[in-house]
Amino acid sequence: MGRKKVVLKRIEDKSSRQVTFSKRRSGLIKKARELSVLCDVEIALFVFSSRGKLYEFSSGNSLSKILDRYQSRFHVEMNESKGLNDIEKNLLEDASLEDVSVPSHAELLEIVQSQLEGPNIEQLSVTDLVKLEKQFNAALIQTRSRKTQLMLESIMGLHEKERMLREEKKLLQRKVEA
Amino acid sequence: MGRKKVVLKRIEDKSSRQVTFSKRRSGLIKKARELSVLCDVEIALFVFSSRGKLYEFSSGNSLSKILDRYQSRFHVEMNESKGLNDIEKNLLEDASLEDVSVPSHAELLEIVQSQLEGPNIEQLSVTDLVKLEKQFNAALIQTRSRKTQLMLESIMGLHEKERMLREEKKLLQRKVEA
DNA sequence: AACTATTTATAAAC
DNA sequence: TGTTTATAAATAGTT
Repeated sequence: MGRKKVVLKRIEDKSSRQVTFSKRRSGLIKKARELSVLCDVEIALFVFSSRGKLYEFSSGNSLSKILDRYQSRFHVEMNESKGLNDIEKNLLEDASLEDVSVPSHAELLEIVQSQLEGPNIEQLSVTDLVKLEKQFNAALIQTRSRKTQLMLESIMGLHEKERMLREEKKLLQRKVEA
Repeated sequence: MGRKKVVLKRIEDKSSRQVTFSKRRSGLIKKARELSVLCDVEIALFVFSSRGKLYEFSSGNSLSKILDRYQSRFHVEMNESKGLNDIEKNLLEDASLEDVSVPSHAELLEIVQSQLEGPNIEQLSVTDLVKLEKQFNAALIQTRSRKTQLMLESIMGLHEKERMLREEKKLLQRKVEA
């Protein structure tokens, strides 16, 4: 969809490669968003520029929307923090995401509720949002763990049912033979 | 780009939603592939259907090789636990991984070191490592999705087994009564 | 960053 | 599911 048919090969000219990257990257992300909305599916898309910068899209529920907004906010602030080179910015960003204490389910519920019903996300400080993100991460870990546990229990229960049924079957077969 | 302009909203009709999903999904993956080739960038794309099936694209080269080995590492260790089928081993493995889900920078370095064999690890920049970590996170998403899928298959299989056993039981009971 | 000629993707129909 | 067709959308090259 352009003046000429495109040949599927690395664009050698650095400048036009950069232009194409910019155009097609936004096109791709737009398409990803459309697909996730139209078909109500989860999508995660990561695009790493040759210099390592990450452009990402991920579909999400309300919680991850909050996280998205937090992240864009965070990035803005990062870009504004002058006097740091890229490496230092990366370190700072990574450091702030480590070490999570796991809140209880009740606490999580409370946090989520208060955030969703309370004042606008715009009014939360970055510190609040860092805290919130950690809690959401912890919630995710907890949720996944719980899901795994429930599924394991289900599987074990089904195995037990199967064992019992086999026993009953054996008994009935003996009766038939007799 | 069709007979009518598209409205960005969840398609309510299940059938046409499915058709659109199929078409747009392949379109999106095609676009992702084109972007990665034309502009020589790394892309990871995950699309989860509403029933949990994963469709993915990832531009692959050396980094994804590292990822593959990183993933297979765990499988080797798991093979030691006897008396469980593969699915159950996977489940146990994932369950035990929940606590350690995101590898630390130190762990990443270790992995990179063991995989590259050479002394050029020193040449990896922080940016490279951040990139690696993003990819490992993407791998985790994939792994979890696969885990869920396997669990669902296991559960469905067990339900089917149960159904069959109940039928056999019914037949045998009739024989006994006769 | 805009523009526009073309190609490409895809919505609807089959 | 796959193929066809009319049209919308994306974008290559241009300014």
